[in-house]
Amino acid sequence: MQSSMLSFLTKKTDSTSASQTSPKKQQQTSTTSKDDDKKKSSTTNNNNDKSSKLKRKNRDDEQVEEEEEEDNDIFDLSDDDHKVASQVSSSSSSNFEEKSISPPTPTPTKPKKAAPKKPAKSTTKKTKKMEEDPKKNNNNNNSTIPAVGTNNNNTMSDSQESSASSTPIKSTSPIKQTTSPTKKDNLIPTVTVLPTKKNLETTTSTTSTTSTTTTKSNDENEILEEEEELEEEEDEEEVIEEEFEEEEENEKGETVVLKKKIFVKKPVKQKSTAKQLEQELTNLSKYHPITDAQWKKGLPVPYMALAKTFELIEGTSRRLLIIEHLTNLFRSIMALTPGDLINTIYMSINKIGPSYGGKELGIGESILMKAVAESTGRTMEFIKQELKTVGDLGIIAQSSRMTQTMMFAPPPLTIQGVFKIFSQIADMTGNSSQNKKKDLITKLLVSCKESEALYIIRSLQGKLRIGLAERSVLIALTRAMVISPPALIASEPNGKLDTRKGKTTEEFASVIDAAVAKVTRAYSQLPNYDLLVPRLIVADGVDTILETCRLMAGIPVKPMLAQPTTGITQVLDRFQEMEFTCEFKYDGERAQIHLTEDGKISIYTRNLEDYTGKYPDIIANVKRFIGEGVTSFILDCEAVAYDPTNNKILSFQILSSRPRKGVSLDQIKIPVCVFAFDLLYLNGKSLIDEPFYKRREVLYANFKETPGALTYAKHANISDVNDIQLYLQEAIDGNCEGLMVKTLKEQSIYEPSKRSYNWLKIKKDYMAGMTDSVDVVPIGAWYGKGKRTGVYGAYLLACYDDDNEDFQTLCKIGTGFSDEQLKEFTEILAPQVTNSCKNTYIVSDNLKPDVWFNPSQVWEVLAADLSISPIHTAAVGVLDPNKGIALRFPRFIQIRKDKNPEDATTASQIVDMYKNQKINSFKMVDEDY
DNA sequence: GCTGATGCGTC
DNA sequence: GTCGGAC
DNA sequence: GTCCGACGACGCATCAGC
Repeated sequence: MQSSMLSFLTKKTDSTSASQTSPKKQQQTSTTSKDDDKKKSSTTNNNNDKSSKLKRKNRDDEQVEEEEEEDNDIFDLSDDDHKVASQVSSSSSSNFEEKSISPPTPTPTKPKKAAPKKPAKSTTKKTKKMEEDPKKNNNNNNSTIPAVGTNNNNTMSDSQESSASSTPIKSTSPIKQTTSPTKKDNLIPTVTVLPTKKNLETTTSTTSTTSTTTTKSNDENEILEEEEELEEEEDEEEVIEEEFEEEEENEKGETVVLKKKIFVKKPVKQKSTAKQLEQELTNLSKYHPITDAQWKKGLPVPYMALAKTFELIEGTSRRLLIIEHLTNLFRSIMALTPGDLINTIYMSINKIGPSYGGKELGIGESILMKAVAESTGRTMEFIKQELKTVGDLGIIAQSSRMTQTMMFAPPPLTIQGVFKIFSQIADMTGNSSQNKKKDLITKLLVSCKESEALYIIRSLQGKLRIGLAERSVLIALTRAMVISPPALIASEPNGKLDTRKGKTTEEFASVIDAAVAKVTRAYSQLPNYDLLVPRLIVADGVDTILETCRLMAGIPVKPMLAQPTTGITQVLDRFQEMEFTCEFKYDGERAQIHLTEDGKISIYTRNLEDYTGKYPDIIANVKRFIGEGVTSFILDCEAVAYDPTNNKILSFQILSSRPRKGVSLDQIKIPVCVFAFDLLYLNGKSLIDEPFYKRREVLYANFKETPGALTYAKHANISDVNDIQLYLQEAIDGNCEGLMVKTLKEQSIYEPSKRSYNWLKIKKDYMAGMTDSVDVVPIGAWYGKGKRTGVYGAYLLACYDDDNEDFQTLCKIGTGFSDEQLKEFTEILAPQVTNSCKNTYIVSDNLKPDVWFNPSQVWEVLAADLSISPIHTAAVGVLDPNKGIALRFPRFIQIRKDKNPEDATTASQIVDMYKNQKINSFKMVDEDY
């Protein structure tokens, strides 16, 4: 069976198809590479791949419409509505305050998040605008919270500059650029690009750093901004401020004046010494959950309390401080308003329910921009422009809030209220639902004070971006439970509510560590806060959590993941002295298949989404592949597109073209075979505490390999470097991505809570010399967001078609750059900025970079595979009349200073590389995979 | 009803 | 998915 | 080693807009 065999050497290359083999280039990180011979002939092979198609987005202009609408009564919410997601059999649910948990029933609830984007209709009413934006203010709350940090968030602007020189080409391009002469001292060159339909002019002026400016537009408000000064010593922030006005004509011919001021600030998080850190932690430990809280017992937790906590968290990068700030908030909530705890947890991790509930916000950047525009009285145009320099819609929302007084000041937002609105948004569907969502958000924003708008917008975007994610939230929750346990709150409501007193730091640390281990483990088995929290908040909740939150079929488990590895020696290094096994890594979709005692089958993805409806074929196959006596199980496997007649594994791109919802058996065109590699639960018993070799034995004993339905992941228990190298090649020849390496005995428990990445993966593109890289030309770029604000965050890359002498798009790239390179490249490329797409650039209409460049550089880029692309244009028409070729998982390796743009990898070389991917060839694969 | 834009999930 | 940065 | 957040290609699902 295995037919193809390998040619491998350490280096690789096999070129099945002929195109050419050639020297490979690339070397990974080490910069040494550079032989010049890399050059053009870089084709080589890849193995697997996928093909597919797609689409893109683009942004354009729009305007705001103005109108008002109905009002809802949304803002008074007070109920919380979580539903329970699944049934849990367990019993201990407690009640905490009255609401909350309800008993289980089998289906999941909902979760979700948001995303951006979307345009609106607009009526032509263009408003004139003006504006300015303030920076943020940091506030520290006067409040009770001791110590702390700082805050600052903010922004910056971008850079670039004008290159007046270039020749504009297409008139269609909306973007114009202007030069901004002034830059402040040390700054990055900035360019402001303003889109306008017609012409505009801009003037720039600079002002001092701390100033307040007000501008007004013709019909509107004024805003003022406050400044903060920064005092941090370590590195001071650079602040650049720039103001300019521009005029533009709108469709109606009215002139619109835009005045803007931009501050470019490099945010500097508080950097403290170990001693300062300790001091801050000490201060934080003095926090009293009741007297230091910002609200009174029994009242709903104000959203402001959360926003303040987020500010504190965002102000530091110290994980210990981040956790402590959140811990203190949780302690207050437990003492004062325990019913709000779950909502607060969800807000902290930016979800609206468990993943497997399937709830989504359906909100994107465009709806959010419209909502921000409406709530602040600005045009969409302005918001878009601002986004390019500020890099954070939340900051725009906060800094440009309408100051105009309202007849009735809206009541303060509560966490419950905000959560409920998110939930309503997620539930909206159907005709004009987007408009309704936008209106809801607009109303919400109008009620915001201070930083509330910032965090609400970011929540709706699905990215809080404050350095806090689920792992830290779990730790904070555990700490809160241990420091101020519910029992203590009940018995000594007027006490210190702090179990740390009287214990040494070390003693307390060991208590916490043990508790965190339990809670995180419980959560990975029962990843649902609606179920976990009630079990935690009772007396001895933490101690008994592993008994009350058991693994059970029907509820997804956090899956074990794998860490990338740069070579076989690294594997040996990490697993030295331990027995391990190598498994093929199949290129499909992770599938966790559950069968409950009542016969119900469900399938979850790697992120715990419920994909049961996508795989009726797998469900139908279950009875074929389970052994006798199997009544319930949780099987961990990979679902792979499979051609049963030829016993051939199909590409991921083919798999992903299957419909995803409500699929019926008879409409399935692309069969799927399951490649099983682990078993977590069988017939009512958890296996996750068993070592891997045992779990595998049980798997083999209870599940039968069934052609086209279930196959065991191919594996070999080998440990010799050469054997592994051979096996890797075999996996690649078998259309797999590479190998997974797992310990068999020691440290082989299925325990994602401890180490999510306890498995290792080896892919050929991780290993120097095994995959060819490509040399391509940056022809455009997008402004970065978040921590990339102020530099380009992504570039558009093109290969060279030497027949037509033009540049064809191959992919975008946004990873592999160091912070320094990001900065360097935006500076270096500034002089190459041109007004519009050059006519030698073949680019899809759906791909519109914020700026275009003259071809000037060549970058070496690495990728795992090539795919047929619906938007990229490399070699369009060669393999498909309307589609080009793109790179899968592209990342930047280094600049090729020795090459000119015309020396870039050619379109025909790209075609050869695509053809060399085995999975695209027609050769048959043996059936023993 | 159709199409394109865009959200949201997979990798 | 990949990657770099901070811890 | 761990955690977090920048960013990639794709393709179905959904909804606005015609």
